[in-house]
Amino acid sequence: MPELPEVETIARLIRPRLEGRRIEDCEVRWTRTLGGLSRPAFARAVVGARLSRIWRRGKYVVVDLEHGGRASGALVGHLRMTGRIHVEPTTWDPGPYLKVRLALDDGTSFYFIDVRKFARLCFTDEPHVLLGDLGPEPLSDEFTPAWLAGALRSRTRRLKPLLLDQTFLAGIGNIYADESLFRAGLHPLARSDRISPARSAALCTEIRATLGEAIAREGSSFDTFYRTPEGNPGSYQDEFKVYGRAGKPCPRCAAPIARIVVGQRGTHLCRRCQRR
DNA sequence: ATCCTATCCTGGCTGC
DNA sequence: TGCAGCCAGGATAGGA
Repeated sequence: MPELPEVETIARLIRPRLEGRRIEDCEVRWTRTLGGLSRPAFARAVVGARLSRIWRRGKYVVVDLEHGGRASGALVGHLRMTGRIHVEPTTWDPGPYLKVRLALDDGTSFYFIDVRKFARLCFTDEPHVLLGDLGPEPLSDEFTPAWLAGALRSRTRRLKPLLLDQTFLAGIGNIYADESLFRAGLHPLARSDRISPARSAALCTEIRATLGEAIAREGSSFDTFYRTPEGNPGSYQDEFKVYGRAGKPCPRCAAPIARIVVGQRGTHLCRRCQRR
């Protein structure tokens, strides 16, 4: 699923192809993808706009827009589980799952594709409001051992649902939560307020390391869904220590990896290396 | 405050 | 082989 490393990869790869381009036309095949805006209202907002900057916040891809050199809102995309973004010649066939296409002024189009219908591409006047509830960026200077220790202490939640809560920390999903908790030697069901400062510092370090390594590998593609905008799979799935490895040996102690359900999410852990 | 469940979707898997 | 039924997953809303 596209989590922070996948979305970062997508943003990096589409940035050079999109920055400075102008939207000449748009095609909307599934209105709900727009997140509430009607097709005409969406078209009015985006057609004629210049794409000034492409960036990422949590699991969101953000495209800042300008009209006549003046900031005029942004496109904020969320791929949920199966969304994809491509930038290809306008003659390219996106297949049956195209939801929105933005025709650009250089003969290419921005394709927003989703096998399911959960992904969203929203226009907003104020992206910072839409993104305002997100927690800190795990790869920013804000995310320090001291911050994490305090944040964990101020809650009484179990670690895994807390890491998945985007208002707590932005960008972590099921895969990187399981991998980070394993690497830090923490049990997904451990209560956040009972984590020692040393463990919490380890969690901070391992979250940063896991996400950084995954970005270096262009994310994880363990199923047929995630592909980079170039159509290539990432390769971080080859580095998974616990995710999707139920029954296989723990890379640290060789005990079989367990799969449990936490907050309705499949959760992978080593019962020997990750104590409650 | 936190947890639990349902909802949204559909390809792919399991089991008969 | 065909088909029904279940499952995964992120975010969100409503209820306990």
